[in-house]
Amino acid sequence: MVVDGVAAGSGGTDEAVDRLFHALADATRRDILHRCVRGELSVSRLAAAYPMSFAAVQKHVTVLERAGLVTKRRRGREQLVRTDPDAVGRARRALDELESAWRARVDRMSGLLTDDAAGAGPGHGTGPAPDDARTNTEKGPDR
Amino acid sequence: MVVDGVAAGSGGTDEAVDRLFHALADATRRDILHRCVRGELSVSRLAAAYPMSFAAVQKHVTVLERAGLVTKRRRGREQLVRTDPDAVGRARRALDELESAWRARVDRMSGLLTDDAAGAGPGHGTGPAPDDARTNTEKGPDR
DNA sequence: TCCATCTACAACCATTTGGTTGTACGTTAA
DNA sequence: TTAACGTACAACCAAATGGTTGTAGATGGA
Repeated sequence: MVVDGVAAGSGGTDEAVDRLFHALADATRRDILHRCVRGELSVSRLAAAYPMSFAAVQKHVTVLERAGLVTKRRRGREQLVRTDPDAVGRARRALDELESAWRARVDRMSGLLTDDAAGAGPGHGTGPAPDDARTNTEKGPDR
Repeated sequence: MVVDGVAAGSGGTDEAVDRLFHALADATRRDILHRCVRGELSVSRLAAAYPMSFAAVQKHVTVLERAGLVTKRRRGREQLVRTDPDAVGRARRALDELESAWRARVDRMSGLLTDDAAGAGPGHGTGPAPDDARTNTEKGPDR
């Protein structure tokens, strides 16, 4: 489970989410996504637009593809790249989950402790944290 | 930090967006975000929950902090970590931008070039792409 | 056929990452 | 005061990244 099961649920596997955000964490790749949202482009045409080698762009496209953000389709000797709109939604969902968790917390404590929430809890209680270390058992060493 | 301004439309500077997504691209860090959304936690308490050293967790928190996803606040000898809900929204906005670009394209091309448009002409031209390399002149080499 | 394109992929490199240990310093509790 | 706790940070490492060049396989056009 992974506590984040939830998380997992939304965007996919933990690893899938890793790949998704990792792919988005590079300006060149984000730019490729933008260009290929407007229409399909061959890899070489894309490559011509950046100050780097064809091979480098090819690798970026591979990263995007493994993350499920783009799909490739062959047309003759070219490979046309297109952004998959659904994937963008998938990434959003992973974030929405975080946001909703936050909202839930706000709900629950709408009046309780003010700023020092922490103070209260842990105190020794320590309740909160105790942790669930379990949870991570598996997620930790992911990379 | 970050957010200084302006910059690229969505979530801030290109680099800020890089840091944002990079920070989200690791299951351990996402888990930290989840835990700190529920309430503040000290770094050592967080560390106790993962199968790695305190220093490693400390580094993860630093990455999250530089991305603007969490804030730290001192309480005595502890450093309490808390997820910043606004940051999540910022990340969402970056994605929304992509999605809206996609939507716009669908609008505009309700029937125009499909796949072969390009084929036809000189190949290239065609609508989609000529690369207008509009500007990207330099977004590429960011890292 | 011959040649120019577009891709795919391997090999190599410099820099970053994610982790570890070890040390130093401020704070809290005995 | 002294000891324990929580944090900060430096030094070091293996592996992953982002790039480069070079070679080779398909495909399309002259």
